Amino acid sequence: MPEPRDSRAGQPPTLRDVAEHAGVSAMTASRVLRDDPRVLPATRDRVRAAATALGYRPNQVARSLRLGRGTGLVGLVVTNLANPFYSRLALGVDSVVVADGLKTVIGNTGQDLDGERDLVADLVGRRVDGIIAVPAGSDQRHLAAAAADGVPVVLASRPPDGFDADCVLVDDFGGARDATARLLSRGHRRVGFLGSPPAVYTGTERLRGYTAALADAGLPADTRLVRQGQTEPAEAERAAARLLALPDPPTALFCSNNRNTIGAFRAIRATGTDTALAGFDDFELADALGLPLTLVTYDSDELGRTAGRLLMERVRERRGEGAVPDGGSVAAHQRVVMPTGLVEYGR
Amino acid sequence: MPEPRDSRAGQPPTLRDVAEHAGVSAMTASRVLRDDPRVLPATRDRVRAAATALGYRPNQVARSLRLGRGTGLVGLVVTNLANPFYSRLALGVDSVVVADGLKTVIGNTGQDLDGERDLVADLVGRRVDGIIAVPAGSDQRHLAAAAADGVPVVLASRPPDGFDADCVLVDDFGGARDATARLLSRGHRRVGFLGSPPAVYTGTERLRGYTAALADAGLPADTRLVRQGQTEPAEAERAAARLLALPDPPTALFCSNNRNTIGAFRAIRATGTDTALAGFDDFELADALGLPLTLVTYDSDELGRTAGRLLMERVRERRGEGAVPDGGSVAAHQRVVMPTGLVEYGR
DNA sequence: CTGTTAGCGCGTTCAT
DNA sequence: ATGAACGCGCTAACAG
Repeated sequence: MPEPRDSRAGQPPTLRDVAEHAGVSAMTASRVLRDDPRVLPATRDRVRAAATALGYRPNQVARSLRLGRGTGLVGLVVTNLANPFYSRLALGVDSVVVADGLKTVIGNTGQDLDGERDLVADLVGRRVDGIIAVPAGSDQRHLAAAAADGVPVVLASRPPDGFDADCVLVDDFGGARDATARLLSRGHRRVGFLGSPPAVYTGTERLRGYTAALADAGLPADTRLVRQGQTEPAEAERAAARLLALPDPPTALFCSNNRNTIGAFRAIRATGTDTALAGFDDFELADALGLPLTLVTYDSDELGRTAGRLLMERVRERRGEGAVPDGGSVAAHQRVVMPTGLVEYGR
Repeated sequence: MPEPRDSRAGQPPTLRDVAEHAGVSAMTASRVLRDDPRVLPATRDRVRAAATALGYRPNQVARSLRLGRGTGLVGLVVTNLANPFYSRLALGVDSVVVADGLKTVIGNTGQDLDGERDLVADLVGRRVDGIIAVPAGSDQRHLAAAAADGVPVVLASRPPDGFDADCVLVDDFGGARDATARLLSRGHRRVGFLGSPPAVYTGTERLRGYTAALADAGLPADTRLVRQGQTEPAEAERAAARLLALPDPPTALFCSNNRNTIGAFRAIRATGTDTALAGFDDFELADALGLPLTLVTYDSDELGRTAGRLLMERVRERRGEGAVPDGGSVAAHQRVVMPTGLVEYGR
């Protein structure tokens, strides 16, 4: 396999190298490589031959700069790619985005709020075509700033706060209420709650759903049974264990996400009680745990795909914009809500 | 929140806008924004003020083009981000790469070989600083081409084939042999094998380990007990079910990856046999399946981090290269092998 | 310390 | 059908 290089060694060939090699001007080479029809077939073939001979790859950086558009990149801002929820989201986003010839840049913040701010600024500086974010905290000013800079922003599983943007949400409230109601319909009267820190939108929304179900059943909310703040299964397991060790322990638990459900499962199995368990998010092997389990499900791939589609709409919109006088948004921002369902495992 | 814009509406401000606003030349503004000390403190402050006033963000695209270096992006080529193995790899890579100020572009190929080729070409065209890949098939010519173009390439969990590159491997052979030997030490004499398609390096390497363990025990390899080609748990479950339905079924199964282990687990549970199970890759909830399970483990985060580190070494190396006469590699390519361990669950 | 010139690789505009 | 000139936004090299 000969390594073809005409020009300076080590440097990738440029359009000019191709042009010289083919005995034409850079302009003609450019036309050929972008399939401009106004080129003589003969020269076209010569240029193509030169390009393959040199192993020419158009420099997309230069192209982006010249075209003035974005870089064909979409920034995806999440807290933890190792959480299956986020990796599926990423996959869904990427599948849509790739279909339009773009690529996804991942930004994993690991819950670091400052890091998230820097990350978004960096993505804007990189001239991404758009940003899809699941903000970690409640402060969204960095996203508002990006949007103000003209970068399309789509939020996933959290609504925009303090600015306007498209978003895809899950029916957090309804799903949590339904799951809790299911527990109550089985006779449980003391139902505990385990969830993420209060700053997380989905967590509080799901707590609201849980509380609403209790209220519907005429039950008071017992704050001693509510534990917020667990992000990882190990923390959730400890929190659940403490609930189960209460003098008057709950007979059922509702968890606001898969991390907490898994932790609660471990605690229940460890203590050997027959506490009923329900949670938000389906997860692999949930059916194989040997415990009855009620889960709130939704199409998490579709969540990502929808986010991707919403973003691509805006991206296309921006590309088409010739000279909008005031720069106002062309179409109203959308808010898509994904429905949830309940599934019963292990019974 | 006033939206500051001095120049043409809608267009983000450029360095020149900042310079004009501060009453200096573009060059001086550039110096200030890159913390070049050779600027009068007074003007420095003026320029900084102008930059914040206009909401200026340096255009990294233009910067990359000018500097001639890469774009500060690392391409990550994998087949399926939804597989926890790959999402952890991605996380490990990203954590290292981010520490050097770069970002990760994900390329999810979904087993599509042509797609992988196009993807790599696209990444090269985008002028990524390097590529980390887990190639889907056995043909690596597209990666060889990228490497020949001067883009550092690191392979993860597969060795380079047909060209030279750094790589991080798992001790596939040893891990598989140890796990199979463990099954044999418990008296099993008919051990089945479930694994990925033969084109996948890790699959065949782990098959070799399995076969070696059998040979060490003086057992022949019974090809009827070997099923390759399953990529997803559902396929693996069917393949396992067929093995268990054999007139003389295996009393134990060894699976070459987590997808196959999960499928086999389901088949065993469904048929109700007490077939012993071992597999490569640890996975969440493996301890909670209520079945004895032997797994080959390794530090999958460290795998990603190592890949990232190997790549960053090359990237730094390339940046430092002034004018190497022949463009030969500066340091020999490395091959790091991650050790494996065995873990027993559910007994 | 600051400004001018030049050009990274490409594509648009206007000639030819 | 082809080419020359110019500029996208930024910065290295050289003035002054």
